[in-house]
Amino acid sequence: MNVEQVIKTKREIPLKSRTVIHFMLVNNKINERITAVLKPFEVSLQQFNVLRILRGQEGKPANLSTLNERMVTKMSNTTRLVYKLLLKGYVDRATCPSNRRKVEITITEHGKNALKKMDVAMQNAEDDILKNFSDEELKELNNLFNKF
Amino acid sequence: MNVEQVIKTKREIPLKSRTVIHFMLVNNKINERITAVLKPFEVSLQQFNVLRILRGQEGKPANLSTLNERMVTKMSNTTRLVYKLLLKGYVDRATCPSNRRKVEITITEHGKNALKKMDVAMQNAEDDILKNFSDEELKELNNLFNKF
DNA sequence: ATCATACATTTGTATATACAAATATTGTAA
DNA sequence: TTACAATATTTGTATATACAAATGTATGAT
Repeated sequence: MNVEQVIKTKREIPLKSRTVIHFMLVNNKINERITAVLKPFEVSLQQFNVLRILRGQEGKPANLSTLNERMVTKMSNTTRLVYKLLLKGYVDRATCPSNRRKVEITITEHGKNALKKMDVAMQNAEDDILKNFSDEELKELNNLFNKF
Repeated sequence: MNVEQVIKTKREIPLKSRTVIHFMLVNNKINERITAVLKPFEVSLQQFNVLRILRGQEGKPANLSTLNERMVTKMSNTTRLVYKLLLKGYVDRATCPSNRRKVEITITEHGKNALKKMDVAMQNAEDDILKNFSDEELKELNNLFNKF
């Protein structure tokens, strides 16, 4: 992927600007791929993340602020996100008996089953996205990401 | 930035998944920063990109499909995006005389002036985002990005 | 000239996201 | 106990984005 070619400019782009643009182009590519993978399951990437967090709870319910904390991308509207998952039958919701301000969210069996299928699809996508990288290069990339 | 710490998991994440998640975390950070920079100008990143493309045209008008081609992130709705810029007085719009299907978009003086200020702010943000990178590391990062 | 097709943009609709304000509940200090 | 602040969630509103269908215009074949 050549940056100058993709954005169709003849000018030379300063290294830092080029890096940021390059980053965004890669981001688009990854997003497109992942959105496509999740599309058949009718969940967004955010919803997928929430399902993964809930599974990680191993039965223990999570409330909305916990979910929000652990989400890769924070977004102010966990209520509505969880509501979408509720409509699909992927999660259950109940007010916390000890503190009625909180709501307890748990993943349902139906949600777990769907998530298993999503995992397979997602892993294929990850393998494909990163197919040109050696393990060494992946580590190098992770190290560089640490500098951000 | 430690991935496991940010998403608060004790599990070890497979290298490929970790890379994708790490990428997204960096993406959030960059996006937040850039959104904040553009906020005072009341333009989105996309709108900023369109303004830059128009300036690159050096007076020559661009039509919507050209803009769409050159945008870093493609989005199906260039009409409305340009309309927002029109409302702010940053661009002019006219139907192409030789082919009335097309519309010709040009950046206004007001748009150019605003863009100059945005450029300064954006460059500061880029410098800050990449402050921990040496030139060598930036080149390395760009090389790795080529593998996506 | 007429028709079908391709092209360029616009519009409608649904969903996603960001941000602020509103609501409900709890804990605490006077 | 009342009043106040802190916490947790919900709701309202505006904007962004994705996708499909509709509109208007041009082109080429017959």
